[in-house]
Amino acid sequence: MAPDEKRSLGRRRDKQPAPSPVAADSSEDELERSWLQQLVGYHLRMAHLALYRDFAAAVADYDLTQKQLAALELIATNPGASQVDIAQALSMDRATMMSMVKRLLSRGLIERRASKIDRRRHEIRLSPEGVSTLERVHGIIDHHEDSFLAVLSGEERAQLITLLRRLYERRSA
Amino acid sequence: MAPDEKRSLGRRRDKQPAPSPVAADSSEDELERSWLQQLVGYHLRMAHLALYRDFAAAVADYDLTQKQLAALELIATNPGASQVDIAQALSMDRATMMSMVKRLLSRGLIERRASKIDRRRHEIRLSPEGVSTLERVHGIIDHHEDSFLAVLSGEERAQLITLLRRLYERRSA
DNA sequence: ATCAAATAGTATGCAAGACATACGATTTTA
DNA sequence: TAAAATCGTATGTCTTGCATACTATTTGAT
Repeated sequence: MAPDEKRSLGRRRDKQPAPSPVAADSSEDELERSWLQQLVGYHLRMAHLALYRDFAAAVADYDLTQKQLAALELIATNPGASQVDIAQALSMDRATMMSMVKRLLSRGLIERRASKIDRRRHEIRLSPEGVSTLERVHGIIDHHEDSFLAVLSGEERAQLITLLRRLYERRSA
Repeated sequence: MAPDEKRSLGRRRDKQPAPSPVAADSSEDELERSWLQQLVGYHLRMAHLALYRDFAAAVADYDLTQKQLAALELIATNPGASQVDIAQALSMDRATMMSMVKRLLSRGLIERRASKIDRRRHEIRLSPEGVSTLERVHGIIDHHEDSFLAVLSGEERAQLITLLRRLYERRSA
């Protein structure tokens, strides 16, 4: 077999936050992480990472990142929006948006043309290929979400979304 | 300011009769994002990004990332653990861990020495400077978490953590 | 006991995202 | 009309994530 086999996202057993200093042994694969456990940021990062890996595997054939998908989706539902419109909606800065736009353009997923009313702006929209790609990806993502979220009930899922939204929306009003 | 003619906001899509409770608050410069709104992945990413920015600002003086802090914390509570031990606990691969270890070493936050029982391993532990740094950072992070999570009650916070953990723990073999 | 497989650390290289800074073209507004 | 704000753009840096591959060491199966 290949010496370097990765993709082993599943070797974690359930564990109680039992305080047991593991010391310099570490033959067990469970480490003590007491303080971290109470940080929402820690769990948020771990959960996002896990979900993102699942996401990436699901859309591997299309080579899309979460961010790119979000951008494409926003562009699809808001044809003619400018780069900053999309960037703001996704909380990313112009520079980061720029590199993504270039990438998406070079892959032929989006098109761009100068706005007639404001010549500073470039209106972005999906290319025909972008449209069909997005269409196919929708089904894949829906399935990925369903399977990844299977451990939660519909109600819990909705609750999770509500809690997450409260964390990043607001801070404005 | 920006009288900018909002490009068509609520353009209807063919699919999805839209019973979605989504556009409840979309007012002025809001872009339509119907489909995205139902994806946990989307909200997870947005929430994590928002929290991470707050985190980064909070520890700006110490120049630490979430991941680095988690690693340091794990090293602190599990002195003598090897690189892979830490890597596995944080779901990162050896190569990524390697670059982080090098960074942390060059900053003098951790120390390393060969294991006597298994000469392939290098035991990692905090340096005195790492200890004092971590000590000071703890307070800062606690405060950052408290203020960022202020929009949630204690119970909601606990619930959020529970839900997140269920998303990434399990998946055991 | 021996040889093959697994493990730990290491080195490279690449893609992406995030952020900072700066500049030109084009509005907006004061 | 001049100053300020916007938008797109270009650079460059840092961190993470991941693939590959190589060495040294330990383990395990025969």
